[in-house]
Amino acid sequence: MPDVKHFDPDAVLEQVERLFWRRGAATTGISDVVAATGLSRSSLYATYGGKQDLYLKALRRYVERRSEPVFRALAEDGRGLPAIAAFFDRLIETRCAGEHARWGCMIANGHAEAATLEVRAVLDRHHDGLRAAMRAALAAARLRPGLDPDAAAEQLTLLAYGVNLRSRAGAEAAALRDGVRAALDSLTQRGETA
Amino acid sequence: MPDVKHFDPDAVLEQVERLFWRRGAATTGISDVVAATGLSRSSLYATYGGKQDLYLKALRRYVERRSEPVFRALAEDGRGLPAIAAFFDRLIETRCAGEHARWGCMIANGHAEAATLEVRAVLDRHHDGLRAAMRAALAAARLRPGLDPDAAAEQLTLLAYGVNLRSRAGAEAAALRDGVRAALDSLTQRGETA
DNA sequence: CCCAACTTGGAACGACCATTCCAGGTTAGC
DNA sequence: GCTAACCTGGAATGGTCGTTCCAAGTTGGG
Repeated sequence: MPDVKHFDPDAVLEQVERLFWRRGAATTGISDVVAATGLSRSSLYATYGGKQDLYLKALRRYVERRSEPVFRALAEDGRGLPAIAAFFDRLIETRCAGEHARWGCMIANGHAEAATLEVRAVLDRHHDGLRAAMRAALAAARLRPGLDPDAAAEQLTLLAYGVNLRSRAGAEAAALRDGVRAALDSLTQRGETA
Repeated sequence: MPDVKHFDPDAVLEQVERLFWRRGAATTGISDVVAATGLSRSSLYATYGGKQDLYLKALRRYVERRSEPVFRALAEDGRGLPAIAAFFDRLIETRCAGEHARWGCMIANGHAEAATLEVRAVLDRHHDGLRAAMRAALAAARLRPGLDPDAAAEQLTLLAYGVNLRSRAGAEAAALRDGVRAALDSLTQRGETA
């Protein structure tokens, strides 16, 4: 190997991911990426390809490193409804406070931009992953009779997208928690005891 | 009045609205607007101001002409839950088929783009309007005991954003209907009879 | 220690961006 | 029918976009 890269490709990709996550693909220029990473255009293009490739790689990294571990934890948590409640609690906290506050979800944001087929494939993979995790968590829950767990999994997944979107516009955490609580309470039939 | 406009400002604004709706603000150029409307740059800038003003006017038109009439119909429909079900049915049909299929909701899409304060004000106005309409419709419904109608209104509003987002990525209408049905069934306690 | 393979910074490129400007045309009031 | 006020098409502007290119630097194998 005559020369070796002077940077860590995945660490750089994480910075790029954060940039696209916060500001979106269309409004983020290569100049911004250069400024944020400190890399030169040559290294950027040689390592990741053009802007579209870069965005796609960042999007895939987001799903693999950020979303899917959470999905796994949700699916493997055997507590049932409390696991789903914890998922939403943590989601709302992440979206409204801390380092990534008001960034929303990179996948939810990606839905709004004109998407190539490759991007849409990542979006679908994310959706399927979350729905499957919800479905698994619901399997461990005591639900009210007559409730279709597949439909409920879809419902909760759509709800998560709504939470992600609204958090970006500055929605209050309390309001988001109210909406989630109403959904979760309704999955059981012991609503009146609350 | 020495000379008069050679076009209908609102009709043109509707075309602009459709353009921003479908493709987003960042990826739509003034050249696209010129091409779609047939107007010249001079008339465009003289009538509406720059691109940001144009987008804002189009966004406001969307809320006033498309969203809020539907909100009013929902709020004034006295049927209760069937009114909400009809709202979602029509929403899903509009988002998945017909002229605007796969365009999503211009407001939901707007959440994902970096937003100025003025844009965010429109987003909030839309959210408050839909939540209030949901709340009014819920007031006419027979809900299961113990359910907080304000929280349920927030829940259904967030759900609508999820439907809008996913429709843009090509989600099947049947899946969206399943998710909505699960939510609506859970608001009553007669789930087991379905 | 030398060269081939690779990397890097940074200049350069054409295309497109939002916006401005102006000359020429149109119209209401007098 | 003249003029002042307004409108319109389209060229022009300066800036920024994504991308390419190249000279200079670095490093492992022989």
